[in-house]
Amino acid sequence: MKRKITLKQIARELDVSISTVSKALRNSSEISEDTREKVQAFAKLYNYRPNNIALSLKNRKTKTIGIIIPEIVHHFFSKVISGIELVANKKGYNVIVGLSNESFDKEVINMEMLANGSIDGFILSIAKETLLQQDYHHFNETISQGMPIVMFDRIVNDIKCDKVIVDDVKGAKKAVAKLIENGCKQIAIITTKDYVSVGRLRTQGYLEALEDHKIHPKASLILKVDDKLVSEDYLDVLENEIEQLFKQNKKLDGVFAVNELYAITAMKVARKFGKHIPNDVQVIGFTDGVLSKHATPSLTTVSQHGQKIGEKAAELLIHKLEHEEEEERFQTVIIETDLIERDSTK
Amino acid sequence: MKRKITLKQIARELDVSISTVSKALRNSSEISEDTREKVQAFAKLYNYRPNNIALSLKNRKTKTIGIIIPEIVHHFFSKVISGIELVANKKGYNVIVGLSNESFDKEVINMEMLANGSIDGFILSIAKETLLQQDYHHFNETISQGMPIVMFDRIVNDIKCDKVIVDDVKGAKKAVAKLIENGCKQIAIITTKDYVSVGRLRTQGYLEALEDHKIHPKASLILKVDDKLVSEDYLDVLENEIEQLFKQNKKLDGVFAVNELYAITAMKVARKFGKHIPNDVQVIGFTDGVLSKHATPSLTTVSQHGQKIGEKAAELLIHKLEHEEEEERFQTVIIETDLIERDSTK
DNA sequence: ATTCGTAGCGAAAACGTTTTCGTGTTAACA
DNA sequence: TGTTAACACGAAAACGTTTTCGCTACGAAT
Repeated sequence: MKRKITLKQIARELDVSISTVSKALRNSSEISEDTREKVQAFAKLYNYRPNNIALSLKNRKTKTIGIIIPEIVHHFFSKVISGIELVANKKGYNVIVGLSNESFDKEVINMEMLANGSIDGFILSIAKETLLQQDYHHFNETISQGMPIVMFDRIVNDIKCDKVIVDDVKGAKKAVAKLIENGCKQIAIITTKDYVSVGRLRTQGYLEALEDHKIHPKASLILKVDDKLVSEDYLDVLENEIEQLFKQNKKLDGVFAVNELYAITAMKVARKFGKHIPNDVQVIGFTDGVLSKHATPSLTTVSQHGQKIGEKAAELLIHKLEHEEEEERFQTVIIETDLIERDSTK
Repeated sequence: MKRKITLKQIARELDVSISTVSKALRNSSEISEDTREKVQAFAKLYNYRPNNIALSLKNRKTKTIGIIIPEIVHHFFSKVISGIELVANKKGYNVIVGLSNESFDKEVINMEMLANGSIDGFILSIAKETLLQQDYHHFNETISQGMPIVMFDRIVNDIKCDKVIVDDVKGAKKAVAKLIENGCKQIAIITTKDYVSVGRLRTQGYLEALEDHKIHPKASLILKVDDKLVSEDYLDVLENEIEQLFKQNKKLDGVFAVNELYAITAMKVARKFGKHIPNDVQVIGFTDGVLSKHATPSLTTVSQHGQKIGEKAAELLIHKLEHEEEEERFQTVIIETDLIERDSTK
């Protein structure tokens, strides 16, 4: 077991100083060609690589990005990571991920763990619990220590950082408009409680689309699911609530769901009630993941381009890291959604 | 913007030496109660946190684990990460992830990027391209530099490291035995080319199950899909091949697929041929992900417990990191699979 | 012969810690 | 009074780099 070789060891072996070795390896003109070649040959032979930690300490840059997300077993989030990793890697950065599990405490702990020098900046999406408690001191403290943050998807507006979001309102509006154009008269929305910003915004889009087409919203058509519960029978509860929705609205002929799971569950329930999709009921979901693609019938969805969101977030962060001299101004980038039409709509 | 405070700054402010501050904060008995309290109060006020990078350099430990996986947008892998993160975090470790995208070069580059001091050890699953080329020098080099590796799922045997695998043979065997017990006479397997070890092993399990029940394997019932192609029409190609399978075997009444996608595609094709599931054809998949759970009908699968694999891998690695004095011996832990029965079997 | 410039290299500081090994002061003891 | 022990603290090294500055020696210029 040969430990990694250091400058000091090379210096000792070749009987020169550490500075000489360092300079020789970086092709400094201070060093004679003789010495340079000698050092470089030796370094190559022993496969010398500068120690990253030492470099980080010296440069006070780690070339590492910290990602904090609520969960990783989730198509959207892993797509985002994928995008971040892509551009980060291209620019010589590593990514280190922390999971909050939707918990405020874990979010705080994770951030503290990383903020002490391990990383240069954060890319994150806020935990539900944090959104609920509306306690954002950890973000503000991190920022005030000079560590930039980029938020995506689940954001809160009055924090001084760049943000990458999807136009939830517009995306939802597009989807619901599609349903209306396809002839749906009674369109339900299955959404989350309002404290989840994306749920709230998509609901808003739903309402706006109705309004645009002079349709009066009906309270019984709006189902706000409480997704705080992560219990085992969560799925049953969900299914039950959706069944109620169908029972209360016999003439339901369109469903807009704010995520994949709600959408396919709605399809399942519809089938249970003997409705054919898309002939009797048309369904559109939000977030284009594996489920939508491979469901039967395949699901028409609003794609939010998770990969692109990740790429953009990484670009914003790295730009900020490498142009600290620029005056501070923060942008909110909106990634356009696309409606991907499949077989759950006509 | 107040930069993070350091020992040196505290020392200067309180007019004591750096060592005194350090000791005071670590409650050394060398320091008088007076000074200790003074220092701790000051440190708390300014929210002092030791700089991780400096600690890493000093201790030559980063308390960080490097993960290299082929892709992250994949239920199994994200489950594994989830498990790793869980136990890593509990033990004060961070995780830093690199994606190989199934490419040999990216795998090598990623490992080199992390091996220079950024992490203490690796947990990884080998890229397909690497398995194909059978070039494992980067693993061996890393190990010979004293950096432990734990491999999971896609492993290669003759590398000196701990391994966590699923009993692919046994899992497959269980599944196929189930089909046989359920009355299937003509059982097909949809698998990958043999260089992917998990595909090979699951095929082996399939054959063993048949043999156990005195059933002669038929070549036409074995479909080895080439999943090197990641093209856009990959799905179509897959579907086509499976259609051929059904056409060539009119009396096909059972399908064992080595992953979710193959399984639900098989269900799709079966439906297309007018076969009812599970009455006419029963299907079992491998890897219990979202697709299986939410497919219609829901899919009976062999669950490989990705989370548990991750947890075990992390435990092995951390143990090795924290007990370097122990004699070197490497274990291969086998995580048992479970057959999760759902609606695609009788 | 003296000054100057320059090529080639080394010493040392700095990044932020921890830890070992002094060192000075005071109190206790012979 | 002189010795010792305990106490409280500081200096410095070390982790592995990069970089600034200084030094030496030698050839060229005056």
